[in-house]
Order: sequence, then C-alpha cells, then structure tokens
Amino acid sequence: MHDFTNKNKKISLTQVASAAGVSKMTASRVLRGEGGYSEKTRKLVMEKVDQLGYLPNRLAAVFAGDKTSTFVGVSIPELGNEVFAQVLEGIDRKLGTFGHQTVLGLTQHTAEEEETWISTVLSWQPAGLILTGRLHSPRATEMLRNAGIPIVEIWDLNSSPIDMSVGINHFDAGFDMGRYLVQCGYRNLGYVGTSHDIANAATTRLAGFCKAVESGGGQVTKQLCLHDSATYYPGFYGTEQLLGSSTDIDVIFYQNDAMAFGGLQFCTGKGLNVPDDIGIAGWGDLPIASVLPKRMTSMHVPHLKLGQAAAEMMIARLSGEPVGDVRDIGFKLIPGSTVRNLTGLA
Amino acid sequence: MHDFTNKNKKISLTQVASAAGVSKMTASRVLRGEGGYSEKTRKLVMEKVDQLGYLPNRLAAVFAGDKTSTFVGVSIPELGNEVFAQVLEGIDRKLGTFGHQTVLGLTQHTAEEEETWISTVLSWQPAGLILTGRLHSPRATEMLRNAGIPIVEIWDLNSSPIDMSVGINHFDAGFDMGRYLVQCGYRNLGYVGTSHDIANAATTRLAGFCKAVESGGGQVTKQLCLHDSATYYPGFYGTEQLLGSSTDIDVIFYQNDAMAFGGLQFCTGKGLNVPDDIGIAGWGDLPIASVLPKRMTSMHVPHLKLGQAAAEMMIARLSGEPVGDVRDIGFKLIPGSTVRNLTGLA
DNA sequence: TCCAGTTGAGTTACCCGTAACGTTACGCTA
DNA sequence: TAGCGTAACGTTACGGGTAACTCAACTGGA
Repeated sequence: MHDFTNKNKKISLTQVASAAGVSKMTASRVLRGEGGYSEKTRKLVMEKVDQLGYLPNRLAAVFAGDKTSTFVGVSIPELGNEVFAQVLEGIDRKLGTFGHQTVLGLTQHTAEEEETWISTVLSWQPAGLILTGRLHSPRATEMLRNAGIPIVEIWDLNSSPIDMSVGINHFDAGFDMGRYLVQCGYRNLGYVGTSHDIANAATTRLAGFCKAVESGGGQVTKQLCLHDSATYYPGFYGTEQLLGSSTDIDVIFYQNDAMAFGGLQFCTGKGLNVPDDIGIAGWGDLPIASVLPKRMTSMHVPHLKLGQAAAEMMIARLSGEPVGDVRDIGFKLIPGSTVRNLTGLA
Repeated sequence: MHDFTNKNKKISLTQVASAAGVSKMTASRVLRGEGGYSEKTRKLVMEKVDQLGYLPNRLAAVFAGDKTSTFVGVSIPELGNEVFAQVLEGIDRKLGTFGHQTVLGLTQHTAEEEETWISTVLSWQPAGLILTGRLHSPRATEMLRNAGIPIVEIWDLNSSPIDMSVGINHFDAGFDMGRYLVQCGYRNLGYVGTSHDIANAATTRLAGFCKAVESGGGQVTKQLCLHDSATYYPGFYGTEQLLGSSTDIDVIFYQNDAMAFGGLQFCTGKGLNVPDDIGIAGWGDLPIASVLPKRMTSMHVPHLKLGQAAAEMMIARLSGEPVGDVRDIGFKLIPGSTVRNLTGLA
C-alpha cells in the first residue's frame, strides 16, 4: 500500500515549466488558455503536463488570486428524509453544471451543529452558502452577515432573509390542508409530528393548519410532538398514542408522508377503515405514493426544483446578475384517497 | 444587499496580531493552542479575535503546511435512490465527527462524469476520496493511483481495489436471491432493471441470480434492461412489457425495491394476485417496506453502516492506523410476502 | 554577580499559483 | 536603418498562514 505519511511528490507548475523549458508564467498561461503563447509552446507544455501527470492546485490558485473558491457550502438537516435528498440533488446538479462543488453539512436539525459547521466551512473561503431553514444561532447569523458571500436560505420562505430565500410559505400550506380537511367534513382533527429545532417549518405548518381548522368550525383536538425522528415507525406508534387517548378524532394530519404511512399502517392493522373510520393526511408527497394502491392525501412540493432554484439564485448572484431576494416555489394539494372527499375537488 | 464584487475586507491573522500588539507568529500559536505564549497574551489575542470577528483561513493553512486538506471527496451516483442517500448520510456523519468535510459529487452513473469530477476534486488537495462503484475510466484510475491519498471504493466489493473497498458481493447476493426463489418453487423467472455504466453492481447481481436459477433447475426466461432511471414508474411499465411478451413468467426479480413497487402496483392493478399468480422480489429493502401491508421480498443491505464503515476506513488510514483493504458489510434476505414461501425459511 | 536554563516572542523562508509589469525579439513601415 | 508596435515570454511581488530558527528577557542557583 501507499505510504501516506510521506509527502507525495506532487507535481507543481514550476516542475512542468522547467521540464518544458519555459517559465512558470508561460506554463500558467497555457494551462488557463488565456493566450500570450505560441502554438509550439502550448504543445510542449501540454505534453509535459500529460507526461508528469500534473494536476492543478486550485487551492493555491484561490489563495493567489485572493478570491473565493468554487465551493458552495450546503447544509441539510438529514438525508434519511427523502425530501431533503431531493433538494440536495437539485442543488448539486445545478451547481455542478456551473463548475461549483458542494460541501455538504448534515446539521441534524440543530442550530448548534449548524453553527459549528458554518464556521468550519467559512474557513474554506466558499463562494456561497445554501442553508436549510431560517433558524440560526446568533453567532451563526453574525458570521453569515459578515461573511460577505451570497447566502440562500431555503425551505421555509423567509420574508427577511439574511441575503436570499427560496421555499414555500409553510403557514399557507398548513392552512390549505386544514381548510381542505374541514371542507371534507372532518371536525375533530389530530396532529402527529416531532419536535426539532430547525423543523420549525413543521411548527409553522401546524399553526396555519390550526388557524384554518378553527376558522372553519372544526377543532384540533390533540397535537402530538414526539421526541423522535420524523419517520415511519414514530408515525406508527404516535398514531397509537393519539388514538389511545382521544377516541373521537376523525382525521390525522402528519408532519410528513413517512409518518403518515406509519399511521396508515397502524390504522389498517387495527382494522380501521381509511378514510371512512379515520382520515390520514401527510405532507411532502413522497414519490412512492404514486404507485401505492391507496393514494396518500398530501401536499406536493417540487423539491428538486426547489434545490435547483436555490442553486440558480446562488449562481446568478455570483455572476453579478440581478436576483430577487425571495422566491416562492409553490405547493399543490394532493386530494388522494386517504381522506373522504366530499368537495368534488379531486 | 451586499456588494460581492468588492473584495470584502476579510480579517487576516496579521491584522489580529497587530491589533493585539504581538507578532503574526504569536497570534498563530495562540489560535492553534500549541503553547509558547503567556496567559496574558492568549487573552489579548482571543479578545481581538472576537472583536474583529476573525475567521481562520484554512485554505492558507493547508497551503502553507503543504498538507492535504480536511476535505474528503465523496462520489455518489444519485440521491433519488434512497439507498445512496443513506450511504451518504452514513459517510458524512462519521466524517463530520472526525473533523472532515464532505465534498459531494453526483456522477449520474457515468464514468465520464466521474472522471471530470475526480480531476476537479483532486485539484482541491482532498485528504481522501470515497467513490461509489468500481468502474472508473482509465484516466480516472491513473489519477487515483497517482493521487497518493487514501481511496475507498464502496458499494461493489472489490477484491483488487485501488486502495480500499467496502461493500457486498453482489454476485453472491444475486445468487442467494435466485436460489431462494427457485427453492420457493418458481421456475420461469424474469428480471427488470435498467442499464447504466456504474450500475454494473446490478449486472453482477443478475449474473449471480442467473447462475443460481440455472443450477437450481429454473430458467431466467426474460431479462429486461430499460434505458431509464431505476425508479417506480419504469418498474411499472417494465413489468407491463415483460408480462406482455412472456405470459408464463411466475416471478420477477427487480433491480431494486423502487422498481419492484412499481411492478407490484402494475400486477395488482391488472388483478393479478401477488404472490399466487406472480411473485415479486426487490433489492435493497427500502425503509418504507416495513410499514406497508405487504412486506416486499427483498435483500437487506445495511446502507448506513456501509457508509460509516467507508468513513471509518478512511479515517483509520489517514491517522496511520492499520486497515484491512477489503471489508464485506454483508446482506440479509428478507423473505417477505410478495413471493410464495414453501421453504419454511421465514 | 555571573551564567545556564527556560520561556516568550520576533524573523525569515517558504508553499504554489496569479497579476502586473518588464523585457526581448521580431516584423513592419517609412 | 531607425522607429515603432506587438506578440511572446520572463520577473517579481504578493497572499495568509506555518515551521524552524533566532533573539531577548527573566529565572534561579552557585
């Protein structure tokens, strides 16, 4: 095996230059193709580059130019949630086509993890930062403000972003879902979610949801916020808890589709008929939902597009183009078949 | 908004030092906490650091020390496939706890994209590379060999890796599935998958699968390799195609669970009884499978653990600890209920 | 009082590119 | 053949840190 403790004789531009019998500068010009050299020289240099296996040192280049790198730091709470994986995919693909690299940070939904990650990634002189969520620690906010680089806050639409923001209005999304369920005739509504720092988009949705339900004449009888991850099994046992304590709930709104599927499984396992005995509504519209026999009532958000939009704003800002500060990516209610549909909306 | 064209007056170590009335070196020593200064000096320097909002420039530090950075490049084919998202999560979490940063590269399953990504990321002097798949372009392989940094190839177990390898033996995994299905009494087997460059792990699985089926007395009547992504809908229409041309197939093995769910949906939609009329077997054991009414017959691979293991090997190698070259992470057959079970294995 | 030993802090030489000039060589015109 | 313009290439000065070395001040013991 290699011995990594030895400093591996990396080939530098100087070595290429001296091998080709030209100056460092000439070699540099050839490599960057900015002209100022003869075709003969170009060939000679490129030949040596191939021969020696020279790889440019971008680190030195950035350092020399006193510029920012082509890195873009991207913080994402978790990848277990398919939704965030899609956002990240959208971001990285778009950034990649513009010659930028994603430096990933999984912040586990906590502002502390985000803060330490931010200070680390800033020390690498990134070109910009894309952050999920709008809740940052005070020190993080200050660092971001002082960083002097473009910053896109995604996910939760932020009317007063640090710099830019893309996402949806979670209050409105929650409101629409609440209104829809009330329109479908439900009156005793339940909620099952989890409590996380950055998951406050979910909290905002819940607020909108409650508002709509109340103004529609229903009531949110019980809200359950588990201290667990927002995945299938917590959805399962959360439903068990909720229904165990309140028997008259006729529909449950979940933090996301994964939890809703867990809840659906619990209900059908108990012999409850969905949606006749109990309605189930999720959030996020997982891709798998479209090939399951029972279409989950949910809220569709174009996650891939969201990621792409964030990357586009970043790139536009970096290239000096005018960019709006806030971009609403929109959402769409999926009526599905896990709630009764009395409205003819489907 | 900020004006990013202006060079933002980044605070440098020199500025901190002069503000504190000490030399650059002393300030550097304080920042790195390597001793050689009085408590009074330390306080003074740190006070100025806070005051000026100084953020270290790791780029310059790496450059000065002629060392590698704390970056680890991680190439992943796509994130739409939940499985890879889990692998990435495992990698990044583990790397993060050891002070490393993930530089992501989505290679779209092609060796060309991987090659360009490799050369880009190598120019940032990463500490190491974690690559998905073992198929690299010749130039990529050469770059990797010459890079002189630890390299972990994951996913497909590689007996002669460039440096290190973690994953499973896909031939064996395919073989086990084939043997199981034959044991369950199936004789006319079909396969639905996609064709991609790096997805050759799937090809290897298929080879093992065919081997087992044939030596077990069955036959793989039809193999379908779609030119599409390995997701739900291709699973759906691939199944339609497969069953349209061959009516006597009694079980279908899919490239992954997502496609298998698509297939399951097609079959139940056509009124076919699964598993009595036709068996369905997937691969990967998606998390959602455990909360759906019908458990998908599949192969469980500990994806998160795979990612963690890759990161662990990387870190061990970086810190000079002895590391094995190849690590088998194992897999486990999930009998499920989408194939007939005549063997009592469940 | 002197000197060795210890500790704190300053100096200098890079690291690898790039930018901004400076220089050379050559061809063209007058 | 002087004069000039320009393409081609060389030189030099950074940039923000680190490592290794040097120097200065203070300590304590003989």
